[in-house]
Amino acid sequence: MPELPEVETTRRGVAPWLEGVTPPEVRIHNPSLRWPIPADLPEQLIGTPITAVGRRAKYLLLRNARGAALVHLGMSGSLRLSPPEEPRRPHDHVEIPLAERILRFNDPRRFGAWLWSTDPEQHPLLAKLGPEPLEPDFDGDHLYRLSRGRRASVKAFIMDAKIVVGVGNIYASEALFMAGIHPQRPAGRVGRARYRRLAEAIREVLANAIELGGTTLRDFTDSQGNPGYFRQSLTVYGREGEPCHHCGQPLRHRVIGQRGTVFCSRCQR
DNA sequence: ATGGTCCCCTGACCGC
DNA sequence: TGCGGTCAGGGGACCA
Repeated sequence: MPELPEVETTRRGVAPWLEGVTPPEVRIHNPSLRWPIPADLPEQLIGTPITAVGRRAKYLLLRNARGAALVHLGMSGSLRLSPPEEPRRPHDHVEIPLAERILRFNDPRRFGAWLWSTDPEQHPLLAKLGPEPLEPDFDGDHLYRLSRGRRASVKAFIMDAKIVVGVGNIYASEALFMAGIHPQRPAGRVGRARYRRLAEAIREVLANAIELGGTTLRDFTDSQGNPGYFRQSLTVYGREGEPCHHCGQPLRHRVIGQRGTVFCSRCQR
């Protein structure tokens, strides 16, 4: 469900409602997410003002003076700000009442996570991640350097969080199409110039998707319950069998790295 | 180190 | 309408 644009859209939605706010209560209805929600999470958050809502890769960081809650949306997770009179829905596993809203974490598949860290930058899940794709330290030369000798597909390569974070299955297909690179090409056999194009494509597709509030395929909504509008901008994802926007040839579908991949076999080499 | 596979779990959808 | 099979936007754990 959520890739980086959807997580960033969520972050921007909840931040104004959380920053500077002191949670009076944290209710855990079902602690069994990907990892159990730590028992001390409520006491770490209650009574201490939230100073910032940050993001690293697809993790949201609810920071206070003690540390940070690490929140991951997994495949089906969402955060929403609901009016207090609105009843709790199935799969609302965490609730934090605020002044005029309740922050609710909903996650049917429970691949998401709520963890606590006193030093989030050094947390094992975050410490070894690659650069943020929208920050200046990510560029084509970075991809080129790390890809030398790599035999895995370029698609798996750019989806590897040690290389660059936040590139999920939708946007990987989109960026590779934009850059004209075949997703199955070994990462080590893509040249510097093409990696520069690819890095630019990744930045562009992610930035555009954030601009439009993310991609709603079936159930993504922002924290106010609104869908994202990037779906209509998708050029390949979900369009297998339909004509390529460039050459008209039917787009192909193939499983690469356990995940469905759509591409144009004529435009992508 | 690298690359490939396996899961965690629920719900939507499809074909019969 | 019901049922079984398949697939899904993530990504850590494990194995060779």
